[in-house]
Amino acid sequence: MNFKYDISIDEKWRKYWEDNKTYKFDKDSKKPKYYLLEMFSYPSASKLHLGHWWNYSLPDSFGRMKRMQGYNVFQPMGFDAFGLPAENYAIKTGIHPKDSTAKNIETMEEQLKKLGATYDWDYEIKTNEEEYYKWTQWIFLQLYKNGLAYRKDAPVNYCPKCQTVLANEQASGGECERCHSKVEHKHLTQWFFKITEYADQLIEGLKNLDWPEKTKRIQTNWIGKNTGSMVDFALEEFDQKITVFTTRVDTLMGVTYVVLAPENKLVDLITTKEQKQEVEKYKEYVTHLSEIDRTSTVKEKTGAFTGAYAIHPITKQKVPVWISDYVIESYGTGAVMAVPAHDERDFDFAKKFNLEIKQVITNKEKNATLPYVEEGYLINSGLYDNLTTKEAKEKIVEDLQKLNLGKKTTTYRLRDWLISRQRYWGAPIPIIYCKHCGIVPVDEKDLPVKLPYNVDFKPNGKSPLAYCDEFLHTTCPKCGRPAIRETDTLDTFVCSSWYYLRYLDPHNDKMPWDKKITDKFMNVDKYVGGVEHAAMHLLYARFIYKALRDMGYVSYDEPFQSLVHQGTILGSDGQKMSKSLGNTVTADDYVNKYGSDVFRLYLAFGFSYTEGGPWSDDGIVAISKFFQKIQRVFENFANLKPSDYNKIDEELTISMHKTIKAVTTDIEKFQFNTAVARLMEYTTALQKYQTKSERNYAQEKEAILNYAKLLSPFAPHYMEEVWESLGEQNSIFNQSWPLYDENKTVSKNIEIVIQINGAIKSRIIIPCGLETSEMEKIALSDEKVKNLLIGKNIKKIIAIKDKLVNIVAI
RNA sequence: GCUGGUGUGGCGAAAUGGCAGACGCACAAGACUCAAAAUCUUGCGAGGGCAACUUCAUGUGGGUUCGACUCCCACCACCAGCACCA
Repeated sequence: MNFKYDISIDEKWRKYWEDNKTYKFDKDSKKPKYYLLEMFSYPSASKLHLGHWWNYSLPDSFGRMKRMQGYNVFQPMGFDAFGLPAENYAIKTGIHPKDSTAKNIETMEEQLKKLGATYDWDYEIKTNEEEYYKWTQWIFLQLYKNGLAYRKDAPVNYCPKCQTVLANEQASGGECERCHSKVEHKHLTQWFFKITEYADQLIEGLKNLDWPEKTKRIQTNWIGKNTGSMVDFALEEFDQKITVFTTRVDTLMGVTYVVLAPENKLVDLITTKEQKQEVEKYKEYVTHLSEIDRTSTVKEKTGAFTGAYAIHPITKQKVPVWISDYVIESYGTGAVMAVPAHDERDFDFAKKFNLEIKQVITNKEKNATLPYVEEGYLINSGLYDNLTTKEAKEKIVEDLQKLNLGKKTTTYRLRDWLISRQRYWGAPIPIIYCKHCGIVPVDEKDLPVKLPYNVDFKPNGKSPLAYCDEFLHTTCPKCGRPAIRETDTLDTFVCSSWYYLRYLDPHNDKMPWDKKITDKFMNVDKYVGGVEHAAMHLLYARFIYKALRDMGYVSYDEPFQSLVHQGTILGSDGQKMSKSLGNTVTADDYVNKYGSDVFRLYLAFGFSYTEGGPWSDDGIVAISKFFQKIQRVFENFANLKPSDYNKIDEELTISMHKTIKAVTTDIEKFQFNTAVARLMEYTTALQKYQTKSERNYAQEKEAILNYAKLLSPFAPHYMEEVWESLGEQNSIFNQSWPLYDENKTVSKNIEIVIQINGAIKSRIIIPCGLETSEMEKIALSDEKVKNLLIGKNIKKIIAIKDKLVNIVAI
């Protein structure tokens, strides 16, 4: 019999679980399913850090409870194994990404097992393996066939250091997400996924999801839906028009010029001879601006006049056409109508270049100062005078529509997802270019397009695959003539946008997944991961899932029903943990010293899971002591001999039911810290009971067995040992989670407070559940209260059941 | 700038509009001990009082309410997301 916790126990039970396949996932189980998923990680060379333990051990505690509650819990683990770091490491050291990744995965698996989590490793996936990326390529082909993947020449974000193109999401703020180099602009022919086609659905779908509001907002903002109008300005001498997007069509009568983005295709066409030089100079200037410089709001306005004029759709007056970098080519139509009186940017621009400012909106007091950007009433607008801005918006669009010069429209901030990467370590894009047939998708039966091993992976702006002859040269699937392969690889976010489906059927070589299985186990019931993926992975995965749904491969609308973000554990200095700051913490030191269960429990107790906070190991010793306390409680019980004494201890009963209730609901809400607090209280209650001269064996046994079960999600190895020592049937994780009786969570009597004018004056003990009228009577008959009420008039009495009585008196 | 979130003891943190600070850490005193460790007990927001007790306290200032950490308004600080998005 052993009730003591030490590290040797960890090993013993991990082996037991493995040998007995305790956590084997049974696809055919009749139990209700529960898909618990934590974002998989990138296989890094260093040992598991604190963050891994934090991310994975606590959701595992949650999963263990679910399992004991009778759910068929599916909690898989795998690796997001393609990506830049392995390739950069290869460039530095010469070690092939495939080899370093394999080695890292091996180390990480070893370490992850130390967590003592309930993963069934038969369902492990590695995104760099052929059996996985074959299907990543397959997904690309399905999107291509359905018109959701296309190629276009586009200005792209290019990181000079990583030598690759980045998605907008990976280049926000004008910096490379990975190395923080300034992002450059280049024009390249790239592959895109048409995520914009799903923009509306991606907003709509959020409504029914149990996600943090913050995350929904990030996605909504990122998609940036905006309703407004398109308005056409005819060009004087050309058979062309400038279409602008505006949300303030009510200010149309105040337009004094039109501005195009410097990259707008019309610019070259309309620029006059006289202005050619100036416009070219300005365009040149813009291409050399970094993203940061260009998007800085404090920057003074710059621009150039094209010499051309456009025709105002209503007044038919000529307005000058300018170009300026404050207009962005990729948003709206890449052209705006300028209303300097009612837009700050236009106002600044007009001031700088001495352009006309015409006020058309004013406020109620008719004393608006320019630029006036609020709502108001129209003036100087002919027919539309005196309308409110709201009325004018409707009326003007109506009129424009009659003239066929405008209409209501919606735009999005979201851009299509650029998925081409000029790198080696990723899934090759399954496309072949043939001189005769053009772009030809690889035949599905020829998948995977294998990533060759022997390449020179030094980056130089082109994919290393472009220099690999055996890869590059192939034959056209259509005409059989020599052709070449696409040499770019897929963004790793493509790999991670569908892994939750593959987990369910990881070794299927006929199809990416069996729909019968995914229909049964999707959606993910609880998805746990960092908030930093809100505008990237979580958006991409939702898009891919919806696209797959529309092609009939999956059945539901959303992949992740409920989402929890773990907070970040910072370094003890309050900074993000990073090697360069030297504030990283390795879990190993603690695990080796105290054992994994002590460490797990400390993580659970020390921080709020959704908030995290600066790391501190104050208190880990206390948890270690808490384990000794637990040990004594079990030992005390083990030494107790069954006897005839069978009196039920009310206090212990209540304590037990209360604890079951609190621990259950707290774990459900991912409030592990308070769950542990309740278990500490329960420990004290058990200790107290065990000091009694006579103890009811049956009652104590029930209390003790439930105690072990409640502790087991947090201390799985230890409680497994205790369970065995108690002579119970293994495994504790095959037992059912304790249930509580609501009636037994409260005692017969309860202390309530009596307040006079809101200040506590007395405390009395009354029977639980007493009617409020009775409570009032008792309160008024209390001696202290009586004395305090002498000479006062009672105006009102408020009584709250089982809580308080408040007497309002003057 | 816009949009959110957060703000509670020396520290980590708790509180369906109903006893603020649960549960811990640290600290202090006591018991046990030759002593220490461990363990146990007690205290622990601030001020005043020998005490019973009392006043003030959840970023600041208002408000709603019998009653506000909690709801409303304004402001301050920090954090996050977006940012010349028409």
